[in-house]
Amino acid sequence: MKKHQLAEQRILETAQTLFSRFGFKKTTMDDIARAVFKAKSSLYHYFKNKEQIYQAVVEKESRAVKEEIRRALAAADSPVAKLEAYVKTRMRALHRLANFYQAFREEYLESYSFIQKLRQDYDRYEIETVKAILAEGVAAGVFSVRDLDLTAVAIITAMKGFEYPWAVASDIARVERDIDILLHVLFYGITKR
Amino acid sequence: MKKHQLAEQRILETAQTLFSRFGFKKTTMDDIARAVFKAKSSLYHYFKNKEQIYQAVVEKESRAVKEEIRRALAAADSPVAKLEAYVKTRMRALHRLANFYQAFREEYLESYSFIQKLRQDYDRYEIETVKAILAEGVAAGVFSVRDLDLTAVAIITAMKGFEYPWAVASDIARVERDIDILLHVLFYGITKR
DNA sequence: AAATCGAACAAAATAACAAAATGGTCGAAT
DNA sequence: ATTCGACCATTTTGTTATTTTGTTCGATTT
Repeated sequence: MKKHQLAEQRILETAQTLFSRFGFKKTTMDDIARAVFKAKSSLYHYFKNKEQIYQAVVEKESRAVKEEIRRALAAADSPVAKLEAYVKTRMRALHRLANFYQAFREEYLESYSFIQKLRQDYDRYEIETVKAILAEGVAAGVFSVRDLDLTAVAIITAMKGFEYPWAVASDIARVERDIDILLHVLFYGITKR
Repeated sequence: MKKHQLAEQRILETAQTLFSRFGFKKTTMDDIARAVFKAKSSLYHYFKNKEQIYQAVVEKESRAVKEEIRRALAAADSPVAKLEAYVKTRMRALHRLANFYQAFREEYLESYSFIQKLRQDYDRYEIETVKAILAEGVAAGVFSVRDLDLTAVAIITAMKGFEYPWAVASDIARVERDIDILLHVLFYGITKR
């Protein structure tokens, strides 16, 4: 690996831990610079500005989560298993990134346009992914869905309702059980068959 | 009706519109006083302090919503119809109180303990109500629920995910359709029968 | 008594302003 | 290609004076 990429990587890793601890605003360029034993101005050789460092960190983490989900989906053999894998992998990743996620949410209030865009992109990815799983299930004859788009959005939106309580939850086993219940309702509904 | 109660009522109604427009903090006691053509100090003849006015407003509105829900539930004859009526009535009320709800949420961030308590109380009411409907459905043999408590919490939490987008939505017809999809998934799940 | 008010006051918000911190640029050195 | 220190324009922060706001109280009116 090139020397340049190596330094870049170290900056991103360091920035990631600082951002997750203090959030975007409270992490200063000088903080990052000192943590990687460089001068503040040296950072600008690798990144255009502070926002781009943050963006790179988020995108790196986002790519990692997407890759994690991709592998989980590949390992699942049925649409049911896929949807289950999707929700569980997503929520586990969220829990793993709890600190970063919380910092991300706090800052989100202040409407930085680049953060809005990042979130929007990820939302689109989620909807497309769920829609694809639903479509596959319908094609295979195991799912019966009234409206593909609306149902996908509904599932994501409902999941978002659990996002925060689950991200900060301490009792992981409890969360896993909650997810199981939720998935059961999602798959079979509450009316008796 | 007594003169005292009449004045009290007028204060509450006025405060309600002011709070819903400007939120708790930005509405001053003088604003309220001037709007009811009284001196600021006169308000203290009716209410102990500003927080209690706000609390009274929220509780009044909360009682109204609960009563609305009670009537809707009484008119529904099956557990399925009840759950449907519950969700729809709740969401319509929320939409009607959109301004107040938004103001309530903004201020909620600043941890006033009395607001936390109000929210907690309403949460408890919601869970109990949904639990009762689920229990009735199970007893009647139309619902099949793994865990009553967890499922009730799951339904509420999922509903909360839709709260904000729905409260501020302009296209009401669209919201009603969203709710129908959601209820369909809730009742029947997405797997083919 | 019940209701209203103005005066008064402590606490909180705001304004004003100087000092420090921060993001970013640039040219020189290696 | 990297690193750095000096430097600059903006923000942020700390401080103090000033105003606003919530609340109390005694006097007056109804």
